[in-house]
Amino acid sequence: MTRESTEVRQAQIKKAVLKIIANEGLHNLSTRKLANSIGLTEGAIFRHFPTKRDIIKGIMDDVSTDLIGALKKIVLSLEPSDKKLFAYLCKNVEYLKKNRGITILLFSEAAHLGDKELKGKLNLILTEQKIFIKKIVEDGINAGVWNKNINTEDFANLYLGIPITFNIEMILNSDNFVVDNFCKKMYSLLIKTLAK
Amino acid sequence: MTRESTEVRQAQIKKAVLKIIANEGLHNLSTRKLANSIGLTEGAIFRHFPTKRDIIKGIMDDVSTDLIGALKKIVLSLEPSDKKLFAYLCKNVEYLKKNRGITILLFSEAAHLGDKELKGKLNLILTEQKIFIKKIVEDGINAGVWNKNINTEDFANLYLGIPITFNIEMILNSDNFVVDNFCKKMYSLLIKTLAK
DNA sequence: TTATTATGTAAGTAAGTACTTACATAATAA
DNA sequence: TTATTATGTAAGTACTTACTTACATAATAA
Repeated sequence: MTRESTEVRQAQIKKAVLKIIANEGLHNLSTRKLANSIGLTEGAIFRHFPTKRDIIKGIMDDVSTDLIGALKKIVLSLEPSDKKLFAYLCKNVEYLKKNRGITILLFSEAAHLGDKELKGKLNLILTEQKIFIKKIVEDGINAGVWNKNINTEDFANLYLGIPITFNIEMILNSDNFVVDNFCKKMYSLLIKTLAK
Repeated sequence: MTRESTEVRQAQIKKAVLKIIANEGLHNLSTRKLANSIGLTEGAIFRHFPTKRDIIKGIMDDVSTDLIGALKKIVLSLEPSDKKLFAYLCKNVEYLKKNRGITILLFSEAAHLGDKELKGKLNLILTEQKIFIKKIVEDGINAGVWNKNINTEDFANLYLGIPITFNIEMILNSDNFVVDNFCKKMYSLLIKTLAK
C-alpha cells in the first residue's frame, strides 16, 4: 500500500464513512468494512483516529464548519430579507441532498442518545440554525418587510421542520424529491406566515 | 418466576423496549438488558418473539393502530375544519410526548435503513399522516374556509415537519417543551398559510 | 549513509450480540 | 391421578465488534 499522511487518510476515512452510511445504512458501518472500503487494514484506521467515535466527531465538526459556514454567509449578505430566506432554505436543502450520509448520521445520534458530546454537537448545529433564521426574520421585520408580531422563535421551529422532513422523505423515498421545486414550494408557504 | 401467557409477556416486552429506548437510548437495547428489565431470562424472550426484529415490528404495528387510529377519529369527526386541524396537531404532538421511545425507534429505523419491512412500515405511517392532513385541508377548502389555491401536498409536507421537529427538540432538550403551548403556536402559524 | 519517524500489516483479544438447546415445572385437560 | 402443554431457566453457541500488539518498511532528516 502506498503511504499517505494522516491528514489525507483522515479525510479519506471520513468520506468513506459517509459513503457507507448513505449506501448501506448505518448498521453496516463497522471498522472492518470501513477499512476494506479504503483498502487499508483496521489497524491503519486506528493509527489515524483514536476511536471510531472520534471519526464521527470529526464529521460533525465538518458539518459545523461547512454547512453553518455557508449559511452564515447568506445570513450576513446584503440581499433583501425575502431573497435571503429563500437562498437560505435552498442552500440548506441542497446541502442535505448532497450529503445524505451526514444527516442520517445526525439522526442516528439523536436516536441513539449514546454520547453526550455528540449530542451536544448536534444540539449546537440546530441551535445555530435557529439563531440564523431568527436573525433573518428580525432583519426583515426591522426593514418593514414582514409583520412585526411574528414570534421569531416559533417561526424558527416551523422552519426547522422543513429540512428535517426533506431529509426523512429523502431517506425513505431515495431520490424522488427535487431540491429546486421543494424549496420553492416550501418558501411560498413560509412567507405567508410572515406577511403583514 | 410466576408464569404469564404469551400475550401478557409480549405486551410487557414491547413496553420494556420503549422504556429502555426512552431512558437509556437505543444503543442500550440488547436482548440481555431487555430480559433483565422484565425479570426474565433471554430464553424466555425468545419464547414469546421469534426474533428481536419481530418485537420492533410489533411495536410499529401498535403505532399504526394507536396513533393512526386516534388521528383518524379526528379526521372523520364533524368539527369545523380549523378546529379539526388544531385537534389533529395537538393529538399528534401529545402522542409523541407520551411515547418518546416509539419515535426514537422510528428515527433510528430511518437512520439505519437496515430492514426493508420496517422501512415500509415507517413509510406507511408517514404516508397515512399526509393523507389525513390533505383530507382535512381539502374539506376546509370545499367548505369555503380556506384558500382554494393551496397545494395540499405541500402543506402536508410543511405540517409533517412540526411533529418531527418537536420530536428532535424533545430528544435533545428532554422536557423543555410544553405540548399545549407548542401546538397552539404552530397552529397559529399554520393557518396563515391556509388563509384566503 | 545512517538513524529516526510515520505509516502500514497480520494476527490477535476481550466483550458483546442475537439466538439455541436441554431440561424443569407450573397450569391445565383427560 | 396422569398426561400434555405452555412457560420458564442455565448454559452455551457462533459471530461480530471496536480496538491492540508486535513487527515491517517507506519516507525523511542528520
